[in-house]
Amino acid sequence: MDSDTSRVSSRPSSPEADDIFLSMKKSVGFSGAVSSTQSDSPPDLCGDLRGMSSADEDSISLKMQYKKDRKLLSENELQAMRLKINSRERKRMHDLNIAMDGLREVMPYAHGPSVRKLSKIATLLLARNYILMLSNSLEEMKRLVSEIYGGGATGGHHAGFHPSACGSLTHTAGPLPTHPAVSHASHPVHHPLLPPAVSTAASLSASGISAVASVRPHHGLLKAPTATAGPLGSVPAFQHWGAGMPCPCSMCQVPPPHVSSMTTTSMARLASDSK
DNA sequence: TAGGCCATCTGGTCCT
DNA sequence: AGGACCAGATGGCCTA
Repeated sequence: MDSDTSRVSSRPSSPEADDIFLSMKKSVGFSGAVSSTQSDSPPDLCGDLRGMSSADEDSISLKMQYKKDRKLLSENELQAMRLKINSRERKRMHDLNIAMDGLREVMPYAHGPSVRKLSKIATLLLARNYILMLSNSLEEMKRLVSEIYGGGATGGHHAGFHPSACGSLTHTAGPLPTHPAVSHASHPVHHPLLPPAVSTAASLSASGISAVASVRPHHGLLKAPTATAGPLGSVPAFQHWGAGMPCPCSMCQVPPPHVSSMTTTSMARLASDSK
């Protein structure tokens, strides 16, 4: 939300576009927003009729007739409807942008007024990889905990390690390694910008980071992320736990192994496309 | 100046 | 029928 104000503020997010719409229709004929493909379909009724030949006017009137027959609306009614639809669409896109900002806020990248906002595509890719990274980290932590507390025996799962594990790590909002900057100290983790399959410690410098960072390599938006509390910091606590009962906590709900469809090649392609 | 990113308009389609 | 969703087109702003 506050990660970038310069770029957002440079463009009015919610201009009185309906006024623009109206003024454009009055003066220019509003031909700008009509695409070439759209011109094949029944055109809008806002076309400027000035300077048209009679044939053009006939064509327009036919198309208008088509549209009127179709909707049985007057031009004013159609115009009002169009404004209403436009307004709805703007609101929808604004809501989408708000959600995108909310996603940016919880993403591990450098926030701040001096840092350029992540693009939408970068936000989505980063979010995806972040989720995969967290899932992998969770799985790895689970494995480590099971090693420490008795080899992960099937029957003695909870009786063996769970109380302390869950109590100290997940369920009481313990310091889960929600971010590479935090968790690097204990074990290699997957960088959120990387596809987990390639984001081992050995390959961190090889491909992934540079590939994704090159989406916008010159703005510093993907610089070393800050070690802020991640979304897992608010994992609710669970009472533990009846023998033989499956635990619903996040520690125990191991996500199925992901097969990342976003490979390094695709990420690199994205990067190259964005160049 | 080219390219990236974005907001907006618009028509079509699907859903309720 | 109306609203939500989607994709294409267009033009503006910004940066390298």
